[in-house]
Amino acid sequence: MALPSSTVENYLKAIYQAEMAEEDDTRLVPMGRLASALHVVPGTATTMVKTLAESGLVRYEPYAGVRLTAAGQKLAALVLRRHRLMELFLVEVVGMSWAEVHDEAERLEHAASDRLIDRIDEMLGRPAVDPHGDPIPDQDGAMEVPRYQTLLTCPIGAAVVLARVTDQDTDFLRFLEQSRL
Amino acid sequence: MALPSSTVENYLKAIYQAEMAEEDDTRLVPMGRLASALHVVPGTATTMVKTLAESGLVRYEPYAGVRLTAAGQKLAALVLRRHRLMELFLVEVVGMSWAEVHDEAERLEHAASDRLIDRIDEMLGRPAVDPHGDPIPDQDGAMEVPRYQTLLTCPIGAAVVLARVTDQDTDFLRFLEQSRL
DNA sequence: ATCAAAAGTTTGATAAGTCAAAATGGATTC
DNA sequence: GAATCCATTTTGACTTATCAAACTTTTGAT
Repeated sequence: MALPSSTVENYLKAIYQAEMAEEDDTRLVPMGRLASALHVVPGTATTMVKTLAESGLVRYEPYAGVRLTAAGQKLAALVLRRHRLMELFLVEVVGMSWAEVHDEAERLEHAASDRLIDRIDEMLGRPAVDPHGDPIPDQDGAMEVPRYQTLLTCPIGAAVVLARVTDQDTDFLRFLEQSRL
Repeated sequence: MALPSSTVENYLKAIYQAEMAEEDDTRLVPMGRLASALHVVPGTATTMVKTLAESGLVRYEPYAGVRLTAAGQKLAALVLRRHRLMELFLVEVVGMSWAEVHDEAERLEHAASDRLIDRIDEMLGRPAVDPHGDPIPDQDGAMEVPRYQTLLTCPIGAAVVLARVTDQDTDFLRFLEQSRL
């Protein structure tokens, strides 16, 4: 197996994140969700997922959905690791804003070598979470999943510490920044 | 015209560098040279160069060779700028070795945004040359070309200041490093 | 239980890059 | 000036990733 194309990496990452977002660990990710996360039409997602299944990276059940195998999970976690370390690096070292690093990291994560990622990891002191508060998987693809409450479950007016921001939308991040949250 | 694919960027950069390497400014870059610089078969280079010519980035003369138009030159210089700033950044800020940054920059140059490149440029103090001593084009694609002697023209045993290393081969760079040159 | 709507899949086409190998142009050499 | 050789171009095929649109399954509503 050659190294995965950045397209494959993106599919794995999207499935991984869709799985994370679910409460129920047993549910498969439906094609529609995956397709819209990747901004492709559903037919494209179906085709691609079938080839991922042939490579043993996902288990695919027609009309039901898709889920990562152990191999796929590991690869996806390593992509996410690259993404989050890169984001943190861009904020902490390069001095870019929290709002703009997501898109940048989205591209750089596919181009950076393991060597570079490890240097970055070292420079940052082997951090456990990225600037959004999301956990960073280790070199083996293992990830600590801390449990936070969501804002929706907090009493109105209660004092909260904002630990993690799930939304990836650039405008929303910019809003948070301007509100100094 | 959409943004050029990284393939297009690589062709332009290769033509640019082949033109630089020539003494004679009037000569066209032959397809064979271009093809081997890019590790593709000659037929592939011919095909690609014809489409570059249609986009107005190069002038192509069948059986004679290719040369950049003004538009192509500017684009190529900006790619080279990204490459060289990235290399310098990886050495100076990230602490990677001179020998290993070339391949890394070769990939990152296509993924980095103008925003990021400008931040890097700023962090490095708007440098004029990269770690190999090669000049770095400015944001408009203009480049100062300093004149150095080559080692071959120096008297044997004469004391020299090594200002620029043209060879991009990883092993050769490693040799220089180990010899502390 | 049926039937319409929603979700998913298939099929056929397209675009970008690439290679292998056949065909051609140009240069060199006798 | 013909024969040969090398560089170049052409042709046909292949791979990856995508979309549009036709088709099929599943689900939900009555």
